Amino acid sequence: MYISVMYANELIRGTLKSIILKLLAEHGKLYGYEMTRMVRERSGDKIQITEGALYPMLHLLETEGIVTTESVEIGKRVRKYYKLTAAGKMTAKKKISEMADFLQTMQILFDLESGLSHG
Amino acid sequence: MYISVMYANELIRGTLKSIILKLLAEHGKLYGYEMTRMVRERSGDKIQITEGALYPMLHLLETEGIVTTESVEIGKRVRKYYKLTAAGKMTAKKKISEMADFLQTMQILFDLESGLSHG
DNA sequence: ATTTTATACATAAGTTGCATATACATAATA
DNA sequence: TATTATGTATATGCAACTTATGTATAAAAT
Repeated sequence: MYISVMYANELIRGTLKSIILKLLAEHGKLYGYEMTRMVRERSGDKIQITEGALYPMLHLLETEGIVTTESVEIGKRVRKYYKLTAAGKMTAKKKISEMADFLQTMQILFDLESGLSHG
Repeated sequence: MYISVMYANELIRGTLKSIILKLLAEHGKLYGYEMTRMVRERSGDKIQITEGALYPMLHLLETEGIVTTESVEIGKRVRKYYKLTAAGKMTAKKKISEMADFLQTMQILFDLESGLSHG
């Protein structure tokens, strides 16, 4: 599952696109499987992206012109690398700041304000 | 719309149940319309709960035994107050701490850590 | 040697949690 | 007298997932 052990499934719904864009904005170039590893590790095993969610989303991002792909043969296997287009970088920026804003609003609703401000 | 002006709809999906439980845990007794006002105000107009989302969810919570209701006539109109049952209080506690944990994980993924710790 | 696990991508079918629209009704405000 | 606010309720439909399945190579464990 895209959501793992820790959270009720509903909570994660809607965050996938933003997570992918954040990873690509940070690392420049990543392949799908690599993204799942990164999210899993950085979330302390709390979030596990499923392939059923990931690959359709990556294909969508490509058709939307947000990412471009490059296939690389590793031995006899193929890795498909994704990176942001120029337009994709702007989309990523918007999505990331939208997420920051959303998280802050949620923290207010749940009395978890930290005094942290996001520009 | 449950989600308003500010956020892409996907982001809020999944948070409604937790928001309701948090409000009830805080205030003890609330009616539906009142909840929508509170969320709207506390989110700085960024989140607006829709009736189409709210009432079915409240009914569900009632059939699940998480809340009980009390109808009060205000003039000729009826207000339906909701409050947590004993079981509901435990559910609320779990959901609230799940949300805190989720928000923290998201902050890590998006490099927004604040040093805030949630017990 | 052979089974299991990890790596790597992909798609189809079904479910859930909402948005959108609509309905009904009272009370206050312009 | 028209609009806005208050107040609850249901139905239809869609999007973003979950679950399941398929294909294939490579490494590790038994």
